[in-house]
Amino acid sequence: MTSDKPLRADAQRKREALLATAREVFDAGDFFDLRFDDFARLAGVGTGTLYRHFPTREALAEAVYHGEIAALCDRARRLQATLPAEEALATFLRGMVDHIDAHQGLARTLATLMADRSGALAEGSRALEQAVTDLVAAAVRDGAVRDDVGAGAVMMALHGIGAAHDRPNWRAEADGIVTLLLDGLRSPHSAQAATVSSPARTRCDTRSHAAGEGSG
Amino acid sequence: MTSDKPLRADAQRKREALLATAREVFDAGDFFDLRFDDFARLAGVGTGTLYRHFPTREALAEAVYHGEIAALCDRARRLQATLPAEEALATFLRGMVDHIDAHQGLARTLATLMADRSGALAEGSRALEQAVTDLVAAAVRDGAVRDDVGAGAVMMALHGIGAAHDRPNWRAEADGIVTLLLDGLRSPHSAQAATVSSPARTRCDTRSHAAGEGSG
Amino acid sequence: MTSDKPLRADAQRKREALLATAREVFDAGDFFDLRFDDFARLAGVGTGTLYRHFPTREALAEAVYHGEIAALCDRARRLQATLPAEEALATFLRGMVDHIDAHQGLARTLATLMADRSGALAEGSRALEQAVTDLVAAAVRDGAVRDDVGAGAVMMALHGIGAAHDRPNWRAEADGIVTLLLDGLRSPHSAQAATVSSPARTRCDTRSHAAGEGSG
Amino acid sequence: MTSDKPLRADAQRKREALLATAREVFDAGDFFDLRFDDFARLAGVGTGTLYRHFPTREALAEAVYHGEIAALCDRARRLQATLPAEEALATFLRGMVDHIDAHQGLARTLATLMADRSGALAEGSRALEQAVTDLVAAAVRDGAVRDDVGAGAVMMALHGIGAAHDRPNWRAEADGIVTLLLDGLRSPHSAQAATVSSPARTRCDTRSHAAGEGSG
DNA sequence: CATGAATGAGACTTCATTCAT
DNA sequence: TATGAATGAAGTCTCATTCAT
Repeated sequence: MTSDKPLRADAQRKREALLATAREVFDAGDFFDLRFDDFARLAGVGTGTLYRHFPTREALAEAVYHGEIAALCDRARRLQATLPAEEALATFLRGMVDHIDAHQGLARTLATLMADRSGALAEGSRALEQAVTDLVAAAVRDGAVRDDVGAGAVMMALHGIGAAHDRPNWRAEADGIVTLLLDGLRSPHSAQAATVSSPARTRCDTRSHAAGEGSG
Repeated sequence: MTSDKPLRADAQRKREALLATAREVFDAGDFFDLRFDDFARLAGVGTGTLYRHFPTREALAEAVYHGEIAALCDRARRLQATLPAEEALATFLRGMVDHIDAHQGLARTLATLMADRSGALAEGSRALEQAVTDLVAAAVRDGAVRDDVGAGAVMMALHGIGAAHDRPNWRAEADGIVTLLLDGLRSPHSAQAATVSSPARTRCDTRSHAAGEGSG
Repeated sequence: MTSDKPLRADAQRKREALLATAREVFDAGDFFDLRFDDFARLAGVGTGTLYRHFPTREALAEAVYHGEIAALCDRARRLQATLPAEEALATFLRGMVDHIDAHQGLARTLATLMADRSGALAEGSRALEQAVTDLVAAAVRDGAVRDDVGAGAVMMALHGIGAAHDRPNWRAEADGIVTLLLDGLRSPHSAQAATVSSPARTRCDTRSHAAGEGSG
Repeated sequence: MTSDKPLRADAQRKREALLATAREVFDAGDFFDLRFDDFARLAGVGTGTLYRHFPTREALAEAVYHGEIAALCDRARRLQATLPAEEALATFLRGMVDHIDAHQGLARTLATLMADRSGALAEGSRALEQAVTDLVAAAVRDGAVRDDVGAGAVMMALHGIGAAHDRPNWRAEADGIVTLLLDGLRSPHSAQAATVSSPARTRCDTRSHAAGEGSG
């Protein structure tokens, strides 16, 4: 995505070594505890090489994250092809929680990356977002899911699940938020939602939310 | 922490100067772009003094954040006293979005702090969490809201709202997630949620979620 | 000379540690074989400290060299106070050769430093040059030495002695050049010298001084 | 070294291009300010080619220097053939000063190369040294010059002239040292020189120089 | 207790040299 | 053999943190 110039064979090898090392560290959740130079040492390459391939720690993280994302997207596609839309969406979200739960290090790393203002992850996340958008859209087409709340809200919830990874009761809460999300999506357009859009009472000085939020 | 030993007058003055400076920067969203030293310089105190009062950047953030939290908790209490439980919860959550929206810097800073593994915010967040827990509990008592999903899920969603602060469509998505949350909470225990707890079909090889998640 | 701001006690200590380390390495002749960072490690200080005190390898060398120079200048003064001028000069120069001979590492290091275009040594050498100038001037006053060739020529010869430190026959040649220098200085103004000293007018735009050296 | 295996035509062309570039840079005195890579770029060849032809910067310097040396040696031979020995020597040395004066860059480069411990120049200098040795020997045979100080001392002085190239008064001092050298050489064996070999009186706390100085 | 110069770990860059193409 | 992208050792700087004053 970022670049497609064919790498020289040895350069490719070094790059792989770095990625492999990073992946391990990433999974162990030590990604941000390690000196950046050490990725080079651990991979058996020079610092210059590390910096050429991955100019920042975040760039390296993104590259690792890339593979994860691809796998998740794949799974989304498979689910969509084999299950009814609503079930596909539910299964996907439940699976996400499982995945994060199984890779604690990942969660921790993602949390940090999400907070990162450079938006190193934005790029990589786009694909994931597309997958979620597709799942939701299909469910909407099926009439199984309301159409006034976009997939963005779901993404935001996923952010929260990742960001809150160190809460003591994480798993239960993550399951809980997914349940709320799914049940919320299955609700018809709520009167309350409409209520809110009459801002006079509460506050909501400007924006009428729930209005044109179908966009991306 | 939150020590209340009386400070010498000048020490108090310096501390205030630091806090005032930090608050400004915080609100501008530059809290993490500044060298920590610079808070001292901007406040017109020495580096040592900065460190005496706030041993880490996070400690400074917490101190700033403290006031915000207190105000929000206050508001929660007021709403709970004056509105039906369900409406109080809804209004509170909508208000949170408004608040974050009005203080972009805050959102960004919170996102970073939440990701911080040192848990500098945990302390400060406890109060907020308690307020949310109270709001939810009241609504449950009213029978307006289901009892199988705790307030933790709501907190997680709030994390997501903060963490995703730089999404282009943030406001709409934040409103969306709150809508889903509220509608989800209003749903009866969903059959689907139950469905999920028979993990065999989907994947979820291990943990049975949705089982004992009533805890907090 | 360079700066006279009073250093904080600990800074002074670190600086001394660095200098002591450098002196050892210098004398061993390894001064240019060592990574610059290693001076810090050997002295037990951080790299930052090394760089603050001695921004370049040459600056460090100069500082070391400084002490040497001071000792040599002292000696020059003592000789001048106790011996007839001519003998003082001769003794001083012979002593220089002894000194360099006794500190092979020094010679090697000096050679490199002299070649260094940053002129790191120029500053430090000034004192030495002054000492030589004084010695020569005294001898001239005594009438023991000609007055048409300055101390600069002697300095240049010293450069040569240092620069050529790795010639296999160094010691004999160094003694030889000193002998020539001294005997040359004792000569009356040579006719040839006079000839040369009047090229002022033309300034050798081409090469044809002296004879008819057809070459190009 | 100085290999004479016939190069392929294009290789020869590249080599010439490199030499031409180097010569220019050399004369401008920038020889050591340039990244070694840049010689390749400036000459329009690849880095690998540069390295094939000249494995080190010094090797390149030597190649450039080679021509200079040859010319100087030629000149020495011509002078020796056409002038009385003493005059030939004097003229040669004066000419050296002129030459260096006319090629400031050369002097600077030589200074660096002389200091270089790898002795890249040793090879090239051998011829020059031989020429000087011949000139001195002839003058000794003529009885015009003493026989107790070798040509090595003269070489050392030339080193000094090159090494001290950046002294503000360089030209006058260089002329001065040559004058001293020549007048010194014309002196009979000096009593003082003999005096030196009885070190006891002067200082020389340790090493008795002049004692075993015939050695190598 | 306040100060800010000094510290040093670690981030990042440069450039001589190698080697896959 | 020529090439230049890739390499990595060594250099340099930044900045959070300490500590002598």
